[in-house]
Amino acid sequence: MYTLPMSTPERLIESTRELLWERGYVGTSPKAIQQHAGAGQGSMYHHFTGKPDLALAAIRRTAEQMRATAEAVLGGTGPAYARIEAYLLRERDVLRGCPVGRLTMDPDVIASDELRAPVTGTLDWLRDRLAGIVEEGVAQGEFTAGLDSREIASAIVATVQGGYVLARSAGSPAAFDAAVRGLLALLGAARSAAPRTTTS
Amino acid sequence: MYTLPMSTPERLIESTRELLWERGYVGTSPKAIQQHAGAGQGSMYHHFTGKPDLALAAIRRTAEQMRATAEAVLGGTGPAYARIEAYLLRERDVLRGCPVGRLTMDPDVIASDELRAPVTGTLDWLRDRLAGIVEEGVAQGEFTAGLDSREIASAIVATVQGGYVLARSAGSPAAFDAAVRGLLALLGAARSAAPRTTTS
DNA sequence: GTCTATACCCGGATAGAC
DNA sequence: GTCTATCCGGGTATAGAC
Repeated sequence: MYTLPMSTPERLIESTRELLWERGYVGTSPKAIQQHAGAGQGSMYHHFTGKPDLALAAIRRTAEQMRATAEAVLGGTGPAYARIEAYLLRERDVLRGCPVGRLTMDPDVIASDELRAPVTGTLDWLRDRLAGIVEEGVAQGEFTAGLDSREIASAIVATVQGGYVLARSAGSPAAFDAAVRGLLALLGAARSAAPRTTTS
Repeated sequence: MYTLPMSTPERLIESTRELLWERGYVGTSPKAIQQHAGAGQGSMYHHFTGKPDLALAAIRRTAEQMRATAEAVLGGTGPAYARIEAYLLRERDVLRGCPVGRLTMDPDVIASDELRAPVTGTLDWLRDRLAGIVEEGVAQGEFTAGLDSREIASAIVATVQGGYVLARSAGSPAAFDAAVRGLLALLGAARSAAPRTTTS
């Protein structure tokens, strides 16, 4: 597979995304970014005003990509449980953690409204997207009535984010999988005994 | 409330715990620790060999304390669901995140076997402790048979860890609470219709 | 035990040449 | 657009005086 050569700003952004994912904001230096991107000092400061500027571009792109990836799985047409299951079981680079979620532990990111915004926006969007699906499931009689869809969605997102923590702690993706399977089992218990069949 | 004056090593460890919690390992410098502890450069290097040594002492103590705090709630005598609920609803400094879990996102901590060990140990212990309680609940007929207690326990721990992520993202403890309530609702759905009454 | 001095490289950025 | 020079403070530690 041939990859298009990238422009310097492009390489800088991609390098920043990589490093932010691996080392976080405080752990990522301009120098490291330049070396990873094969760009010089002056080059970087020509295209970006500084580290926060570059980080903002990187974070925005990562956030956008995460939405697209999630939507690709959540936008299906099956029953609610199946779509949630597909989301939870989708392939992930588990040991690297969530490139968006990990930023919440970065004090400098949390302290900056600009840097935090894409993080908050993405996680909020994901929760709301899942809540809509749960809501559908309840409306279709697939899940027991009375479930608070927003709270269930929060639990789903939290399980994923926490699954990364467990996996990195254990040094194994299996820890993530265990948490996901546990959640799916509980979600299964919340399915109605007699789901209304889908219309059409 | 009068607090005992602390020895210098003691103050250094406590300061390191504070800073590690707030800024992580990469974001915490020896100089910052010294200033926070009111100790000089030489003083710190007299009592500890360097930053990793001090961090190890701090992390071990934090891990130990987290276990004690959890055990205080989990060691109760009520039904399984109630003990898990008590654990999930216990007071937390939600916006600060988990002082143990946050370390898993620190590349230097994960890269060091010594620093990672207390983190892994604590999270493993917690999951196993919860698994035992879930197991009990299943044995007592409180939860539906067939649940994998270890996976349920993993989901519980993950929800808590992920709840911190959501709360820090949203800038509000309410996001943590929502995830926890969602999980409790699902856990409630996994309770047997007719629990066997406790013996005695 | 604690202090000050010193060292050396890195972080983050600006200035100006090419 | 990119390069090199330069700046200043911080990170992490060692040496040796008190």
